[in-house]
Amino acid sequence: MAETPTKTRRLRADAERNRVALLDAAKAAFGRDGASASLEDIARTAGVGIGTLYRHFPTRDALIEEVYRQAIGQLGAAADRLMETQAPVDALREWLLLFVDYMGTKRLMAGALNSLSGGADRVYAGSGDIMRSALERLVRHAESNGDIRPVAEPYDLLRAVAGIGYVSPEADWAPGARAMVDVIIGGIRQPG
Amino acid sequence: MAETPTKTRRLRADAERNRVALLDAAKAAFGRDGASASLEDIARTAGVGIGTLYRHFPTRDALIEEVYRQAIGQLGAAADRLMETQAPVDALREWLLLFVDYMGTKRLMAGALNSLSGGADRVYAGSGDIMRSALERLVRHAESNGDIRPVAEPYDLLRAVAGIGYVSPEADWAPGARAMVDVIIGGIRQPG
DNA sequence: TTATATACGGAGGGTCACTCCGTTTTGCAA
DNA sequence: TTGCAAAACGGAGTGACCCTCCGTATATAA
Repeated sequence: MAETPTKTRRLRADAERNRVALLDAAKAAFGRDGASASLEDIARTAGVGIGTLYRHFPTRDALIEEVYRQAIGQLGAAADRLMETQAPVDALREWLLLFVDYMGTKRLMAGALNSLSGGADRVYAGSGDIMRSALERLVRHAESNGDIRPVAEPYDLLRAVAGIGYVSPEADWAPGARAMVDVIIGGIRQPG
Repeated sequence: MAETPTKTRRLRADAERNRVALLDAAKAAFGRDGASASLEDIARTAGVGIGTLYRHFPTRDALIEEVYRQAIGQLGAAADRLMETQAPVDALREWLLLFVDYMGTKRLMAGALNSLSGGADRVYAGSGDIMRSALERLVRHAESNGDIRPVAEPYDLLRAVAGIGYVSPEADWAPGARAMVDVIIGGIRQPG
């Protein structure tokens, strides 16, 4: 029996740097140009050769998938960070604004995600849970602090914000969604 | 005041032929390869030069849009044709099967449609009405003929079929959707 | 310091999008 | 029928892009 290396060997330092640079560049490029952004451009922006991009992410889908996964992860992590550094209600507000940005990413990448071989659900799976639980924590924290009135179903807040993005045909939906965040916060904030 | 030619000048015979050939080829190509099908390949299949394709459809989006619009129109027209040539309940069944095909088209083109400049809603607008009314006619026709039990909300039939397509992650969803058509027909058929 | 596994970069070959313009076809008027 | 201008055609050409391959460079462990 061969040993199964459960822990993937650590990347060499330069490889790790390049990987991060590629993901940063890819996130920006996909956000700007949608899922068909030029990979050569992404490599150029990241300051690496095209060969390096392909070694890290053998297919366009692999790169898209990882960008998406990272966005979800960051959204989850941001919830904890915000709760430590901000007043509870501000943390909730900031996080909802981050969620608007995330929607922009997802919206632009939706086409590509849906055509991933093996189906998009593999990628989407779990993302809902991460967001649900992040939001739950933020809301409960603000509730127990007396900053906001009790919220029966926190996920509805997300739906209200997301609705703007999904319903609006126009490209310039984000300002409306951001405004909605403040409407919501105003609506649940505890007076006094 | 210049005269506004409300009626667009009729296409020359050869232009009309080529236009039809291009749309046929495009429908097949998008169905096979998704929205990123090669335009040069479409032109080749249609037996025309690439220049001709671009004259008729200046952008990829314009071509996609027209293919989609035509699919909707054909679905509406098919309802009338089927009602004249088939027993009412068979007409309904056939039409639902056509709808499954249509879903395949839309599914593959969704990515492209969503990134159309100006928003996809401009294209989607009205398509719902066409399908709703086609289905309504088919159902009422079969009802008044005593072939099926009364159906409170015909659109639910479409939802049931469409659900299979939208929920399934796997590529091979169509057989399931087709099977669902017969389940539904069996469910509403009037015994005797 | 040295050896070597690991990673890098970009030239190269092929596809594709889109433009431009000389050639061909069509349909109308004489 | 014939002549002719408008309409339409087609494909070579340019540039961007995708992806592979392999010689070169570098990080790390001994």
